[in-house]
Amino acid sequence: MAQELPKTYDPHQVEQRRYQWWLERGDFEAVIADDGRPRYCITIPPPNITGSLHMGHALNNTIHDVLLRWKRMQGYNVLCVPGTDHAGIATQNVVERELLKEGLTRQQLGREKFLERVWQWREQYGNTILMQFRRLGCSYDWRYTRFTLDPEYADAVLEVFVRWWQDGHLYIGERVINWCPRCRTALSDIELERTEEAGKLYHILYPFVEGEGGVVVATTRPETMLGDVAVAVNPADGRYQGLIGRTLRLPMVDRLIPLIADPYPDPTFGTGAVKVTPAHDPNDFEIGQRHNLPRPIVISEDATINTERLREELNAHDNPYLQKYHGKDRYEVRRLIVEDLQQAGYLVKVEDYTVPLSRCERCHTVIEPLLSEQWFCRMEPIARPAIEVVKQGKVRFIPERYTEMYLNWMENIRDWCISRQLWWGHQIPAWYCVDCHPENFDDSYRLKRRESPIVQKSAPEKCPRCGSTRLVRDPDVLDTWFSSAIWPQTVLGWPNPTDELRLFYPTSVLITAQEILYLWVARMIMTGLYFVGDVPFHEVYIHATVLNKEGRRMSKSLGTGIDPLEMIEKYGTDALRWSLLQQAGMQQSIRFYEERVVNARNFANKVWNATRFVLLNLNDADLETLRQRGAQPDDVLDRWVLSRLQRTIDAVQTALANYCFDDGANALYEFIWSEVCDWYIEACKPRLQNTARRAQTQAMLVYLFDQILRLLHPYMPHISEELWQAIGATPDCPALIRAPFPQVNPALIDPDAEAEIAQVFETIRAIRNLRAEVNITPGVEIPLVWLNPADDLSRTRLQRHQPLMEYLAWCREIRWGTPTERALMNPTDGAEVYLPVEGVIDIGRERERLQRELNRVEEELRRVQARLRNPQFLERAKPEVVQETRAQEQELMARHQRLATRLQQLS
RNA sequence: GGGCGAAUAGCUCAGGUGGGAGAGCGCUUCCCUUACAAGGAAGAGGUCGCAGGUUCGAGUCCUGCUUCGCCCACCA
Repeated sequence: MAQELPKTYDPHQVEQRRYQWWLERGDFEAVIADDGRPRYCITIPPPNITGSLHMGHALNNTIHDVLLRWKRMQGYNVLCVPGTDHAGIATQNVVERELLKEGLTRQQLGREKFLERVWQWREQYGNTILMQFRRLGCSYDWRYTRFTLDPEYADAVLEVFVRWWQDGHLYIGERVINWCPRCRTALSDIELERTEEAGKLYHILYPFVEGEGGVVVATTRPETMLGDVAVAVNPADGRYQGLIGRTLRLPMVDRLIPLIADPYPDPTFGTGAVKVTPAHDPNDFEIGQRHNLPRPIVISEDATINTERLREELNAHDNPYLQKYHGKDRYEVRRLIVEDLQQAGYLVKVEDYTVPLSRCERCHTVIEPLLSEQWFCRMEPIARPAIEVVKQGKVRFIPERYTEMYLNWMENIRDWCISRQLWWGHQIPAWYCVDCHPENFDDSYRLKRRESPIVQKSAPEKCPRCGSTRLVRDPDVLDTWFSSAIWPQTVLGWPNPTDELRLFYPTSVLITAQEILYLWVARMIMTGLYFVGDVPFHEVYIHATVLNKEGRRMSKSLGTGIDPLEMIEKYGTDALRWSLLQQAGMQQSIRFYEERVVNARNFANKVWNATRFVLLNLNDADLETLRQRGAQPDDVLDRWVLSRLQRTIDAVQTALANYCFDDGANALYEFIWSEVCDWYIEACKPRLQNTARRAQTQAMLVYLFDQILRLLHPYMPHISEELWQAIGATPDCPALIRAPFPQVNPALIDPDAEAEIAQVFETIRAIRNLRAEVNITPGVEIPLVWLNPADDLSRTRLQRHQPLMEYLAWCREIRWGTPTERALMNPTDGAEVYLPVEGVIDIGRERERLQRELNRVEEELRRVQARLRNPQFLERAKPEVVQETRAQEQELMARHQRLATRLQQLS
């Protein structure tokens, strides 16, 4: 085996092969039974079927997999359910764009044919992203792959709708909602993208019908004035005292509208007078309700101006302005109206203004607030228990700061508009009787107004009231988030009492990005409590948003993103995972760039080669014998490395338990690279040449690398499994993925060994430093070094490691004491190091070097002594700190003494 | 307008419960020493965003401010 390992790690063939191997062995599969093991379950956030892997997914799914592998190695029965979301608007948009290339619209195709096309599309591309998750190494139980439009899933969605309807949580309402004129559908408040853009504030004079003057209103959307029905002022606003109740003439439209008093207008803003457009502004809608005002709709679903009904209502069919505006786009009319107002003398002024705008999250079209009839979900009663469980800690947010955000949103929750005027999705299970209410249908039986719906899971045969069979189904579908809100319980089988549900609900943790905290997380908690009677998960870990190096959002359209698959191609999956995990902790955002992956790839290669070194040194040994022999520390260095290993195990365990993946990665990196590779392996080389110590050293190394690879497995599953097959696998335990995770053995923690070895390493570094000073290349042996220990403890400790120090400092002989010949000197905490120099040494240069060092020491000494002279320090600081400072002073003084003496000798 | 994050070496970031600052990349010098040049050895580099305060002592705690980012909010 050892000979077969190539010099550099080639991730590609290893990763594909290992993943396939696990799959075939069934290593990702849970046991659906109570087999005595604790259970661990995650239902992943289902990506949109339109999605393809970006860095956010890569981070999210890597984190999932780390936890799954860790728990599995800890002996849990692990179930992870993957799946995809049908993603109503997103998918419909994608397929509509495809149709457009063929010159078709969905309306031309018709609902049924269009849906066929979408299903085709999903058959072809819908699992792309799940295949990409496999390339990330995700150990999900693919037998359970779910889709939010699966028949069973659809049934669960209808169940929710019907029960909520029966329980009175759903209602039909006419409200001003967010309308996307491009997608032609309503959107909920949290599906919007809010921006601020440069615009204008138009001040318009509305004259009194009788007498002079009028009222000036300000607006950013002058085209909406066509739908104005009043002007409102605050009753407390002194400027309008006595004017309230007078009638104004709406310019262009010629409607007579009242000046009313309402608490809404803010007297400190603009003129304090607000034009009221109930059909096209949510605030104005409320004012309209309070004052019982009409609500003419003047903007159509395609964002063109429609004055037809307005002219009818006002009996003003020949109004030239209204004729001119009719059928034109909203922005075109805005321009025209401003022009006309100016000509007619009503435009008082125009100022630059930053306008807050809402855009459609999916297509970025500017939202038009529009009065329309929609289905709503009454949230307050459903939210109440979901607030309680978080307050009681039954659901815990990590990082904790998100708890406050969640509670804040939930306590101010507003009703949820759940109907969408789309075709792709769960069609609302509500039917309307044509014969009970013929007035609610147009000539082709299209629903105009929703009244007395018959709500049930399947189509009713006849109207329960009149027995008619002429029933029309509600054409709308449900918000995508309505179906994802029940994801955890539904993928486990709800509403059926399945074993999966019984065994694995509530799930263990939900891992997600912050942007869907309200959209998704909050709603899952609500439905879980409502329908299953328990929280859907105990913990919510919200990971960082991945940004690019400049701190900007990674975006395909802006070209500011890094493609995870490209990183996998170039550096391997394990390198990509590592580079992400190295930054995954409690932060809100992380900056990601390619150099990180390069570094991670180098680390993987380091692990590869270190293990390769061990394997190359086992050719005379029987692995099984070594394994049985285990770690038997032979000297302080062995005790040191075992002690450091325990600290690393502890750090990794703690890190994983607390979602601080970065801490775990750093602990592993430091231990493997800086301690094991740079020191321990180097120190083992002479021991391996020593026949008396070879076998023991081999056993130590085998044990050490077995442990290291186990620790590494959640982070870098493929390379660790591949290497472990050569060094750790046994017939009883043939796969690392199911091998036990290391646990701390407190008996192996050895602070004395750690202190001793630290001193040894410091001394070696001091020698190497002197060598570099006189340009003696590493590896070239120098004949002699003198060491003068500062005290007895240091002497004992250092002398014990003389051969090791000689080897690692490339030095033929270390002598104890001070040299008689010319030498360079380097003081450390425990000893002075002298490097004798033959022939001419540059006395001047050495004096300079020592003087620099002396100055440094003096400066530090001054600081320490100043502190010790301060009586308040001595009095108030903790005694151990004072003691420590005194020891420091002693040490510095000794060092100072040595340097000064040395300088004197050299003069 | 409110809430929350962030500000530390040229770049990207670590720095429990306060005791004189660390890593990776980059940079300088040297080395292809049979695990690894995707490597090794030795270095240089920082008034820890600004201003106050608490304390014997402050990246670390408190207050205010500045800049950047995120979230929430109906100011026309």
